[in-house]
Formats: sequence, C-alpha cells, structure tokens
Amino acid sequence: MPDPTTDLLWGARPTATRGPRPTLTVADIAGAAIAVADADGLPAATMQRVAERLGVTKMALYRYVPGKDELVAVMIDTALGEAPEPCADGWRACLRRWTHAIYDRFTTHPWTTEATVGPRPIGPNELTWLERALVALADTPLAGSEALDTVATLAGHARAIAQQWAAATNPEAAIHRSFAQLVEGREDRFPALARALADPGGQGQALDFGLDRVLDGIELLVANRSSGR
Amino acid sequence: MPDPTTDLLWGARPTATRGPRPTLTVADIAGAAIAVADADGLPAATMQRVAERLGVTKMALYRYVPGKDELVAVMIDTALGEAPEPCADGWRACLRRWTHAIYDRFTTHPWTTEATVGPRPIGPNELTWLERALVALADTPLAGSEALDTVATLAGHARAIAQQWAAATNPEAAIHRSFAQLVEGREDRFPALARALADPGGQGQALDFGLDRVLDGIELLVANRSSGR
DNA sequence: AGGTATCTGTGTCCGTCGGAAACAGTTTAT
DNA sequence: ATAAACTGTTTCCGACGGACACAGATACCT
Repeated sequence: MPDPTTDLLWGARPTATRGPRPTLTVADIAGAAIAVADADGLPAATMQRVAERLGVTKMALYRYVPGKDELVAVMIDTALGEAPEPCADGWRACLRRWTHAIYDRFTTHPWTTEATVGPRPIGPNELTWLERALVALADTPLAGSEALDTVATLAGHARAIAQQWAAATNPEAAIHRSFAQLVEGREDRFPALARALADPGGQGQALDFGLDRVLDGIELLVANRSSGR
Repeated sequence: MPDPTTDLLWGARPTATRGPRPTLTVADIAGAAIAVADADGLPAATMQRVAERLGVTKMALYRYVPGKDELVAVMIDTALGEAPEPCADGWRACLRRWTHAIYDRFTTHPWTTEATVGPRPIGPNELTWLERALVALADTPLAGSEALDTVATLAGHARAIAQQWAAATNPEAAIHRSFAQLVEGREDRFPALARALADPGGQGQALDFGLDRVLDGIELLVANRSSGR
C-alpha cells in the first residue's frame, strides 16, 4: 500500500506523459511555502498565500501535493537540507559540529522547531541527518539504542534552544525580560528564580552549555565502557 | 497596561457584583477543554466541543476567556498542575525526580508537548516548576544563567522523549518500526542507522539514558568548580 | 418598592481555513 | 482525427475563531 506522503518525500512520483506541461514542481511549491513561513511564520503559510506567491490558484497546488500535512512534510525535509558530510575528527567533535549544524537549520527556519514535533512522515534528508550522527558514534562502545537516544537528546536540545531564539530578534534577552517581568513583585514567591535572573552573564551560551554537558556525560560513559565494563 | 492573558493566568479577575450568577468558572472551562484534548488531541479541543461538554453555547465561553490562545494558556498551566514540593536529597536526586515528574505530566496530557513550544504566556504553576528546579541547584556553584540553561535542557529532554510516547499506545516500538520500515531496502544508504535499529535492547530507556548523561555532565562541572577554579 | 446599570447566555453573521467536485482547456498516444 | 489523460480554474462546503446585537437575570441606588 503506497503512502502518498512517503512517495512524495522519497521521490516515487509517476511522471506523466499526456496532458499539458505542469507549470510547477513540488520543489517550487515547497520553496514558496518555506519563504512564506520564514517571513510570517508557519500559520501564515496557507495554501492561499503559497498559491498567490506562485501566481496560481489555491486548488492548483493540490495537483502536486495531496494536502497540507504532506506539504509541511516536504517543507521540513527541504528546509533541513542536506546533512553535513561525514567527519573524521573523533565522535565528540563530530557530534558537536552536527548539533551546531542542525541548530543553524532550526534558527534559519524558525518554524521548523514547531513543525518537527510529534510523529510525522520522515524524509530522506532528515533520515540522512540521523545517519550522519550515528556514523559519528559508530566507533564508540555505545549500543545501538544508546546511540539513538544520544542523538535524540542532542537534537531535542538544539531544538529547545532554537525555540527560544524564535521569539524575537533579540531572543535570549527577550525571554529573560519576560520572565523577569513576571517575577517582579513576587520575589518572595520565586526567590531562586529571582536570583538566577539577576545573573547577567552567560547570554547566548545556552546551546553550548547544555551541549557540552551532554557530551561530557557521553564521554564519561564511553570511558567507563572502554575500561572495565 | 494590563494584559488579559496575564490577568487570567495570575488571577487578577475583577469579581462582578451585579448581573446573573455565572454558571461556569474558568477552571470549569479549562477542565472540560483538557478532557477533550486528553481524549482526542489538542486540535479537537475547539470552542464548540468544549462548550457542548459544558452544556452551553460556544459564545458563552468568551464571557470567561478572551480567546482560544488564552484558553490554551490556562489549559497548560492547569495540566502541569502544582509543582512537586522542594526536596532535600541533594541536587542530583532532586533534579532526577523533577525531570521524572514533569515527564509524567507530559505523558498524562500528551497534547502539552505540542502546546508548550515557543514563546507564550507563562502561568504561575509553570513558573513554580521552574522555581523548584532552580531551588535544587541553589547550593551548587553554578551561575544563575547556567542553572537556567540546565533546567531548560532537562525540560527539553523530557518533552522530546514524551513526544515519542505521544504517538501510539506502544510508543517506542512504534517509532522504531516506522524508522525500520523506511530503512528497509535502503541499508546501503543508511548503514549506521540500519545497524543501530538492529539493536533490540534498551527499549523504554530513552528518558533515563539522556537524563543520566546530562546529570553526569552537570556533576562533572560542579566537581570542577568546587575544586580548582 | 421601582428604576437602572450591569452582567450572562444566545442567536446571527462574517472571514479564513483545508478540501471535494465538476468543468474547460491542453497535450500526447492511438 | 479522435480519445485519453493531465492541468488549472471555478464553485461549493463544513469547521473554525470570533464580532456583535440581543433578551433575560440580578443587585445597587433612590
């Protein structure tokens, strides 16, 4: 049973011979939708606005894409783009670069952080990203499921931090301010939070901080496995 | 300038004296909406269905709630519930319990994982959760911003893992299978992934695995700070 | 008491969304 | 030349969030 979404993502489209030449491609539509989402957010990427941008009617898009969900799936895989090449600098450096790279994608297309939540059809690009991270862990003594969990943790962290960026132009400061505004006048109720927010340092270090902690933890596990057991 | 959402979440509602007795409360509405979302997902929690469940018209809800977004905000704060009491077993055990507790909330109300993405109005319950985690880190040499980043990492991890749960009744196996299905026949393209998926062990360990790695990493940092510099 | 301001719940209406269905025009295979 | 197949458009629908005007209920004020 061929899933239309899977076919679309994995390029199993039957090429037609008869009939008028299509004026669009799925890539065109995905590109237009991504442009709209980049500019005005994912909710603004309606079929209507995407069609307008391409100079066609809304319903014309349904000749190329089965529905909105499938379009979003293609958008995600396109926005993530090609995964970085395999690297040979040791697993830690590679995973660090990998996490920075996917963080870069998340921040370049802020809507991807909300679009990639929950179970959804996975495209070839996304699967290649996963593959590349697992390759980096291949020469460690980690079990397969542990490697998968590691990558999930890293990707989750990158997405979580990128989501804070998605707020305003000056992100971390903005989220800082909004919290501070809430705590103001309630310092007795949230003393630890008030104290933490009073710390001015470490702006913009959120990604690397968590990343280095996770990598330290992995390194510890790898070291333990390599020695005793 | 009073923000209606903030007022609603933080209980600054002006109590009316004249006019008919209200038949509902904001808590009633939030409860009904949560029940619908728990049963059929967040998209099913429309004003219509929530109103039906309460035996009133859709528009009656707008007497209590400014709009859908504000209702979702109240839903989130209600579903998260009261944060666990402060604990005195050392920061590591406390953070571990904290992460398990918030993971429990995420899985009890699966829609919260998608609802708590991105910047949004924060309620008192959610802020108390944050406060409690920071309290656990209060006696460590971590800076305020580092403590905040730590909590963000832990919460992000719990949410990421809970999202996989949200898929089916047998969650991790399901996501495993869907990946395996994609890799099938493409093992040459995704060799590391094929190998990792072949590992049968470690099902259902994703939360603790990542959690322990992060905590190990934090512990290392704490140790380094406490000794040398 | 009676009037009146105020609040509640309802009914009606609108714009926008994703999508179904029928249609006309265009191109290729027979 | 004719028929099949495909494209893009038009029209239509139900569901959604929400604005607005209304009728009924309640408590304050004189």
